[in-house]
Parts: sequence; structure tokens; C-alpha cells
Amino acid sequence: MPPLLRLRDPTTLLPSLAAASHLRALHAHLLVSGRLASPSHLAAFLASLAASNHLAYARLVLPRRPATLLAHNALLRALARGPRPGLAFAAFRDLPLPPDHYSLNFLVRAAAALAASAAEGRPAVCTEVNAKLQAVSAHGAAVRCGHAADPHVQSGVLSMYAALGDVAAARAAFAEIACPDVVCVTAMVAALAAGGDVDAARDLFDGMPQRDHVAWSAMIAGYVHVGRSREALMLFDEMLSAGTTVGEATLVSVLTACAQMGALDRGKWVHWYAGSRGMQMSVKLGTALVDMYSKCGAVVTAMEVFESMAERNVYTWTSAVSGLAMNGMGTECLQLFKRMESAGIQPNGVSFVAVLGGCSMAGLVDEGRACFDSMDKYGVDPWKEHYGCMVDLYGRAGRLDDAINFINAMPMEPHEGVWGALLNASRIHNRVDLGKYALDKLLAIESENDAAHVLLSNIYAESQNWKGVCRVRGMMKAKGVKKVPGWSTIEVDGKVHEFFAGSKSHPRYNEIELMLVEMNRRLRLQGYTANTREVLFDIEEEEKEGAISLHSEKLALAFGLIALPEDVEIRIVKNVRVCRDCHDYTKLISKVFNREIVMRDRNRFHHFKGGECSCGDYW
DNA sequence: ATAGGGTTAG
Repeated sequence: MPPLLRLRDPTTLLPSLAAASHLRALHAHLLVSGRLASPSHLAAFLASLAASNHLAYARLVLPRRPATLLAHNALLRALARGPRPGLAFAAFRDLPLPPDHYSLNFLVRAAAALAASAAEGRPAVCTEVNAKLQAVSAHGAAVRCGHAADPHVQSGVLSMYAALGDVAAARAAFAEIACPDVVCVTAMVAALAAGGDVDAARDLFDGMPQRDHVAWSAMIAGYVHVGRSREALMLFDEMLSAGTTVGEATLVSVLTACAQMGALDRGKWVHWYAGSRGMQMSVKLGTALVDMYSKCGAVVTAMEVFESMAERNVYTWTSAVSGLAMNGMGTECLQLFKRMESAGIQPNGVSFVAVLGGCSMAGLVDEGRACFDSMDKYGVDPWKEHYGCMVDLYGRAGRLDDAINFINAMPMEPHEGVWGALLNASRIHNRVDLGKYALDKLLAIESENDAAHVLLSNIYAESQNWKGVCRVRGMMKAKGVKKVPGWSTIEVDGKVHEFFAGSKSHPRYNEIELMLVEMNRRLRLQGYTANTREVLFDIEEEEKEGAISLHSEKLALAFGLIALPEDVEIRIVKNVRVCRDCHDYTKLISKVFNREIVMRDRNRFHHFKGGECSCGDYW
């Protein structure tokens, strides 16, 4: 029987341990049975202590046992995975034995976790500067200790630099690897994609001698990361053809791609596929589904998935809150947010962005203000985005004085989002004076903001100030400000069709043109006339390349009427905001053709039915 | 006897 560990009653040392009676019981059991002398049992015990946040207790136990790397590595691992990965560095420095490749691996993982914290904007855990220092330090330690050639350490170093966003460092580290295995190449593919160079990632991926499902998944995620969702879905099709196993991570990325594109049919197929493969509904998969359904305008289904989930975290709740907000269901959004609070989920900065957006859409000014004020209670410091939301909240509701007072009381320099919100509010409420003021401020920060110029042009147009419109056009020309080309997409039979303003390149353009004529004929019978004022002044945030009847959403709408059965809703996704004329036009189409039309624009959804829109003409 | 790459909300 090995000697028992002598300890004072741990509860007197660590009051917090009193709550964890099972740990004390476990400790006692290990002591009495003598198993604490077994390195593997000790390691497991240390790991469970560290994982349950009883670090001080772990530190107390560890030095009293014979030093083994196994035990110390267990602690390192637990620290690296824990809430404060920085602690692994101190533990590494204090190792009583020379570190092995396991120790280095855990150290590198700790540095990667710090980088992730910094990237997620949690400076309390780690600042960006510190993350860089720690990364270099961990990499240096690996080299110094002679473990830099270990494949596990190598892949860790690559993902660490990827998490830091330092592609150059990742490239340099990758170049040092004589024979990178599939794991290291995949880590490099991910690092390149995370750094924005997806094409380089694709080249590396194409050159891989063998690819497993993780490699495919990394490449698909890379496309999604930079918003190239069409290519992500094409690659997923290739992956299916190649017969590679499809895991949950792949489906999550594919769902994100569907969400970006508004590809509801593809998203539904993924949902079905996951079920047919007997995959359990994990938090991540469920959250991705909620997000996908929301962003495809199928908010009812999104909520059904949400309600059916066995486990939900802050991502899940925030995704649902945000989904209700973007679908214009402000009251429900606020209710769900309150449910989240009651469920004991701590809202974070993103959650507040979501609920403030919902309040703003629904004109719930006082409720939104109360949410903003409650941030303090949750220890969430307002970001510039939250200030932007508040200005939008007051501004949309017509409380422009409150918006301005709010800006003046900001503890930081107002950023472009704040002025943009004020500018938009000025447009909604026809306040040319205020709009000019906001634009001046905005352009002082961002002189080539295309949306800002277009907004000001809209303000002038809506107050019939043609000179002002021409001046803005002149300014844009002089500065070479280019508007983002507008496009609309529509999914038919799982294929996403893309339309640009005035483009005639669709294979079925002849039919589309005939349908446009028919649409215009039937709308004229209803008394509709195109808003020529707005045509003239190009209120649309997209290049005016043809008559107003050729704005991209009208092309998509015409194609939808041709290609989709009558009982199917027409869903259109736009990359910019819908213009007033197209909004009026679509309302009428929904009535005259008796169709439900769902349009997602840059900010929100419009659900058209029977001549009305869910936004109440308020966007 | 400890370890690797890809995955969720703005």
C-alpha cells in the first residue's frame, strides 16, 4: 500500500470546494484505495479538477506526488482547454521535468485558444498583442525543446497562426515541414482560407494526394468564410460524388452556405440528409438549421427547429432572436430574448445587437432602450454597433432629437455606423437638413461610402430636390465612387438563378421578357404607374442600366412567376436594399397574381401577400 | 497511459 497523501481538510483551504462534494469524495476514494499513486489515476484526477475549475486544488495535489510528465501534461492539457488558457504558460515554465512532445502540443493549443479569444474580442482573456507574443513564445519553445518536427505540434502551430490571422507566419511554418501529412495540409488549407486567400487554399487542396472528409470540410468552410457560397455548394456536390463520408461539420458549413444564398430547398435537403443518416441534432447543427431557415425567410420552421432542440446555447438563442428580428417579428423577438434571460442564458454583445435590431424594426423604442440599459447588468460593454442600433431605434421611430442627443452623449467618437443610421432615419423622415449633416460626418470618416451617397441622393429625390440629386451624382463621379452592382437571386428546383439589373443573359430571357410585359399590363389595369421620379433619380442602390422594369428583383420575380408552381411562394434574395418602386410593384404583384413573395434585402425580409408587406412600408 | 486538421449567432 503506497503512502497516503497528507492533506488538511480541503474545504478549509478552498471554500469553493465545499460545493463540489463529489470531487472530495473522489479524492478520498483515490487516497484510501491507494490509486492516487498510479500516474494515470492521478493524471485523470488532475484533469477533472482543472476542468471543473478547481485549479488551486490541482496545484495543491500535484507537487505532493512524484513528478511524472503524465500528470503534469494532464494539467497542461486541462489548462489549455480551460477558460484561462494563459495559465498553461506558467505551468509549462514551472515543469519539474523536461517537456516532451505532448507538453509542447498542449502549450501550442493553449496559445491557439488565446488567439481565438483575442479574435472573438474577449480582451479580458487575452488581447491581440498578447496572443501574438504567446504564439511566438509557444512556437519558440517547441523549436527550442526539439519538438517542432512532431506532426501534432506542427498542425497545432498552423492552426494557432490561423487563429491569429497571421497567414504569413503559417506559410513560413508550413514551409518548414518536410513531409506534411494530410492533417497539416488541411490545417494549412484552413489557415489560407481564414486569411482570405481561398484561391491559394484551393490550389493546395487540389494538390493534396489524398483528401479525407475533414479536408473537404475545411475547403468548403473556406469558401463559406469569404462568402463564396455558390462555390462551397459546388464543392459539396463534388464531395458527395466522390463518395466521401459527410460529417456534421461539413453539413454545418453547407447550411451556412445555404443561409447566405437563401437556398431554402438545398437547406431543407441538408436537414433531411442529416436525419436520414441518423445524425443527432447537436447544438451546432441545430443552430445552423435555425440560422438557415431564418435567413431563407422560413421563420416558422426556424422556430420549430429551435423548440425541438434538446440543448441550446447562447449561439442558438441569439440565432433565433436574430431570425425573428430580420423577419420583422419585433414583438416575438423581444419575447424570445426575455425567455432567453429567464432560461438563465447570459446574453452577450451579439445577442444585444440582435434584440436591439428587432426592437428597431418594430418601433419598440422604450423596450429597446431598456435592453440597452440592461447590458451593464450582464457585464457587456456596449460596442460601437450597439450605439448604431440605438441611433437607428430612435431615428426610425422619428425621434431624431433623441437620436442626436444619444450621439452627443456617446463615450466614444461616433463611428460611420452611427452616422449611417442617422442618415437613413433622415431619409425615412424626409429631413434633408439632418441628412446632409449626417452625410458630412460620414464622409469625413469614409469618403468613398457608396451607400451614403446613394442615401443622400434618395433624400433629395424624395423631397424633389433635383439639383441636390445632381450634385450628389457629380460628387460620386468626381470621387470615382462606384455603387455596388445590385443583384437578385431566386432558387428554382434547387438551382440558384442570378439576375443583374438590365441583364438579358438568362437562358429563358425571352419568356421573362414576355412575362414582364404581362406583369406591367395587369398592373396598369390596377392603376399602377411606374414611379418615374424615382427612375429619374435612381433611388435604387444598384446600377441603373435599363428601364425601371429591369431592376434585378423584377427579373427574378418574372422568372419566379414562370418557373414556380402557383402554390409555392416566390423567394428572392437581394444584395442591396429594395427600392420604393420595386417594393410597391411587388406588393401589387402579390395581389394581382395572388402569390406569396418573400424578399430578403441587405437588412431584412419583406413578406408580401395580398398587396401588403410585412414591413408595413417601413424600412 | 496523454495529442492533430474542418463546424453555430451580428
